[in-house]
Amino acid sequence: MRRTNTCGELRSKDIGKKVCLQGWVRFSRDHGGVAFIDLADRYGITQIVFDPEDIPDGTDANSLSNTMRSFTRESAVSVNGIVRKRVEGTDDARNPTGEVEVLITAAELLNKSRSPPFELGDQKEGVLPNEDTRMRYRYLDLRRTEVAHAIETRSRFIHLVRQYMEKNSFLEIETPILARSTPEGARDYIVPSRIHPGTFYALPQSPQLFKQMLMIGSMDRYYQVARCFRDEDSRKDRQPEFTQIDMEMSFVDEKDIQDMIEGLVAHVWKGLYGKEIKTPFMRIGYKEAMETYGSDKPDLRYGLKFISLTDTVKDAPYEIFQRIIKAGGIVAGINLKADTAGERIGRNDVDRYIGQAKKFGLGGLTWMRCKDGKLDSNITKYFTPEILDAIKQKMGAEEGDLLFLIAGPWKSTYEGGGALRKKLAEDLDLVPKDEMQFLWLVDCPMFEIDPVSGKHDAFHHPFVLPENDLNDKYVGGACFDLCLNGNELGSGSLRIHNPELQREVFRKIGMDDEKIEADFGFFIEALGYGAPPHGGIALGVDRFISILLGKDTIREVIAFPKNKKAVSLLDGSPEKVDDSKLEELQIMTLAIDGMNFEDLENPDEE
RNA sequence: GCCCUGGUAGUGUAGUGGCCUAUCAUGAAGCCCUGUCGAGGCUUCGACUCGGAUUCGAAUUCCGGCCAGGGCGCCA
Repeated sequence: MRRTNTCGELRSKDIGKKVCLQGWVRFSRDHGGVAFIDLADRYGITQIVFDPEDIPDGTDANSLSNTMRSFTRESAVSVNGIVRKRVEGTDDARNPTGEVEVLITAAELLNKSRSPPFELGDQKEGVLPNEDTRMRYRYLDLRRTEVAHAIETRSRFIHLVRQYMEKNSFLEIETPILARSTPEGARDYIVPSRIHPGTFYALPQSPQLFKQMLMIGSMDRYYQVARCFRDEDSRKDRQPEFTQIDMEMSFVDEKDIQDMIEGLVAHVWKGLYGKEIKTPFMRIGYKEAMETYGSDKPDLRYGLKFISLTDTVKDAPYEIFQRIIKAGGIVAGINLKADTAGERIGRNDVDRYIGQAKKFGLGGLTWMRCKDGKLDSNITKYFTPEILDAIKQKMGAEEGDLLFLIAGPWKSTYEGGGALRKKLAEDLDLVPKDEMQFLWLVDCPMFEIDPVSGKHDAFHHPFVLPENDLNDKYVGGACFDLCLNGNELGSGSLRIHNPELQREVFRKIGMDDEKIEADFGFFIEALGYGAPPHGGIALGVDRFISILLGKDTIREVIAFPKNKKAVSLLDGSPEKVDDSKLEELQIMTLAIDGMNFEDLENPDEE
């Protein structure tokens, strides 16, 4: 018996056909005479019927019904039969195959299933098992329509990307998984070398150096569906291993790269949804994004913008603001309009948000409510009527509006404000679910400078092309992030192609020449052989798909994800290996059962 | 490393000190049933994450561990 159709395929036009379906028994309903099986595969569900009043010639009804009785839930079975129209009035409009059913003539149990640990049918809300149970039995979870659909969408997405990249003359090139460990950045996953005991490869955090060397090697348009590895604690949008659409182009400027990505997103959109997407995407500068939305990946689907009040309140006799502004800090406000927000937040809620604000790293939270045409609050007595009026003007405050004011050092205050803005929008249900707001975050600084130590860190990474002299007070970087609905989807930049400039940037972030030579000497050397001007970007596939599908976590779009502690509940990795394997690698572990590494370091402590 | 939330039959849940030999649903096993579609009816089976403490008495309170999730740090 060979499968002739999938379980999602048969329609009225197939009535009368002899078919063979193979799939899994999702539900079965035996009425004591007539009996049904919902046969499922990843394409859909088809109803199989055994009808005592319609036994086709040559069918052994007895043995058939015995076989059907052995079909436990989720068993793999094969069914032969004839497609027929369902009895009048028993169509199932919810199911695309719901007008027909297969009148069974023969059946075979291909592989019996144990009783599944949870139910795989399309469930009503709230009956899904905990995620750890789903992950322990991920192969069963994958049979569920919702999960299967996510995995299918991901496949189509990747296919569309390849289609577009090929059309645009990109070469798909694989870069090494076993590579050199580089300093800075995330922690590496390391792999011991047997041939060279005591040495290690690192799994790539990204193919950054390799793709740049591909440009030097004349592969002027490269892309890869690249698996990347980072040994850092996970989050709902961060896994130890994840996938990026990694690309790099030579002889381009920033706009060339952005155009290419916009074209890619448009192509994918058309392919997935059959719709056009509006390009170019909006551009917003880093400074403006921070000062308006309190985020370097702002969610533009809702308002709640910050407005600077630093100048407005600089002369107010309110000591807290005075002190902050004198120290170079900022004051900014957010207007919660009466109709959508202000009137829904009571005095107790305000206190709750003041508590929240502290969790977000804000020193505090000042509030004012517009009442009888005036701003009113517990602190208005510290402000002159003129200044209160100026605040009201600047914030566009109208009757019933609630103002939240934040104050403090520029970065931490806007960041905290951004977290507060997000919380407010979620609490007040101001986030449209089906909207997709892409944007380019541009005009980023080259370095992040610690305000206390003055230490420079690369804002993106040290391969970004600086836009002006490294000794200038402010150095911009030719980098840009693609954001979607408050998430960073990808980060791109023009790269340094001048070896001396590359060296200088490394020095600027605190590396000495010896370290630079040891870690990046080979790369700087490569830049010295006519490296072309180049740049590129990497897009996070897992994040992209999970946002498109409205999933809360990227685990929903990864076939076999790891849990929060980087453990695969399915195969139990990571796990110890045999001592013989360690011996071969000349590795001893300090992690011994029942012994704490800390105790070894401090044997005298109790 | 830190903070927060949760952990009750296979699965989802109710239960905030005695009324718990723990609720309901689903499941599994068995029986009945000729048009269901998460079929239905009847019967049966099956659980308080672990350790310690408080108490006459703990699923329930407290402490610690383990497990899962969310967040901070971290993620150039």
